[in-house]
Amino acid sequence: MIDTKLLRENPRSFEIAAKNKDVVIDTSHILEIDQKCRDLALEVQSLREQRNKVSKAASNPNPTERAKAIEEGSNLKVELEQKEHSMVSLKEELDNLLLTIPNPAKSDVKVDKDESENEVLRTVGEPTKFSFTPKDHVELGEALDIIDVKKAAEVSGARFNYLKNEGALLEAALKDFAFEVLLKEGFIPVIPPVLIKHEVMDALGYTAMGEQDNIFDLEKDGLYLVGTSEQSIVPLHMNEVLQKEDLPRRYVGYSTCFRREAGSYGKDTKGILRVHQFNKVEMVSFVEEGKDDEEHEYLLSLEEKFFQMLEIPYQVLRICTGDLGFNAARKYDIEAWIPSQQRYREVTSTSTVTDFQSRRLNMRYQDGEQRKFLSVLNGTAFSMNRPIVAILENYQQQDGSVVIPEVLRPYMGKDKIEAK
RNA sequence: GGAGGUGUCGCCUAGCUGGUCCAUGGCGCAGCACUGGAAAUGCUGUGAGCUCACGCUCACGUGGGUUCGAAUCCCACCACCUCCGCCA
Repeated sequence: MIDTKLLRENPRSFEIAAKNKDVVIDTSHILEIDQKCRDLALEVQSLREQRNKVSKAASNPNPTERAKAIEEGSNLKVELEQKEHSMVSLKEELDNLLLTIPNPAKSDVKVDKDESENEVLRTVGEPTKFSFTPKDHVELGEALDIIDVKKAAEVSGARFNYLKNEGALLEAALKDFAFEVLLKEGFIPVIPPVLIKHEVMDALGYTAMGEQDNIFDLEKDGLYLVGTSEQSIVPLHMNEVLQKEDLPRRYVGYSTCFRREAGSYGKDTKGILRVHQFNKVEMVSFVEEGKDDEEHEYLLSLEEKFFQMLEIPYQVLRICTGDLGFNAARKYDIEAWIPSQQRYREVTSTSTVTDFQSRRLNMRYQDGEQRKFLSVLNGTAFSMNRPIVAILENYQQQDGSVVIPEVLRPYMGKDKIEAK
């Protein structure tokens, strides 16, 4: 949620920022409701003041005075209840309107319509060259008996997969590798819940802008399945006040994520690139106001480090406003080279949401006498399947075997995956 | 699932026979004083909103209710603790 003070000061800037994200908002209507709400609050306040005075007078031992005060109080009570009711419903209306306003993008983010306009900031490494025709990960995975999509379809339906043998080990190795690196950086390891309350998801802002279609909803229990790990890691500090000395506070989480993938019927139907369920190693940072830009570069540098250590060619994108999403003020993606598709595909994503989520989740920190909202950032270390796809395809050999990246060998206990 | 208990301003805590609570005290934090500087000590401040200010309102897990008046009584819900049952 945005700061209403800022909205009052400069409504136009929020309208433009929303338009850049392809969202239409009517700030004059919102501010009108806001004004009505404030006026009504003042009325209620003065009625309460009278009520308090009268009820104090009612403790007067004199029976006549007492009866008079009680009489007066009864009348006030009726009026007050009425005004309070309309105030509550108006406040609710205002809150719902405020929740439709997206987090404005930062000034360095390109204003443009959709993902085709994202900026490539840099390309690292050269697309892998082969002296033979490279296979895709599905063919490799089946031949090596490490990926089984067909059986998963029988058991669970489309867009599920089994990882078996070295496939399963590869995921575990990536997780262990990321944890080892990030623990050295001072991150706090956490295994979060994967079901969260509706109200928490709403407060996080992931149900705005039609994104709820992508979320598995356990209606019976009032719970959502998380679509990404930070949805349950960020609220780790909801309704808390941290101390400034505790910042930055960084977490590395590992959890399963679930996505309905509604509306992506035609996309990536083959293989394990886009599935309903996957595991993810995620980084989440809580930092001081104004330090989020610096932290954003740090998280991106860690993501790049992982792919450099794996020696997989990649490019870094800065996402333009039209592709940014409701919460993010800036987002960088890393795309790894996928030989079978002859193009780069998204493997990580890091965003700063500034204080947009802190405001609703009530996450603050004490800075001397002041209490400020935390800035929150998230970034993918490894969102499983995708780095596995990248490894299999980039490290494949002519005979159909796959060499394991050097940094992962200690975790795998072998240096090559071969057909049995 | 059954029985009982608890939930107070960053942390701990008093209050819980309804009106002197416009919520106590300690710790922590901030400012000031003392000091050559620091420690220690003392004083002041330290939940949120409105206000230039005086001040006013709201806040005692959440939401309702009773009442002229609720932290205090009633109901529902949530969370935590203890015990029983069931189960990885």
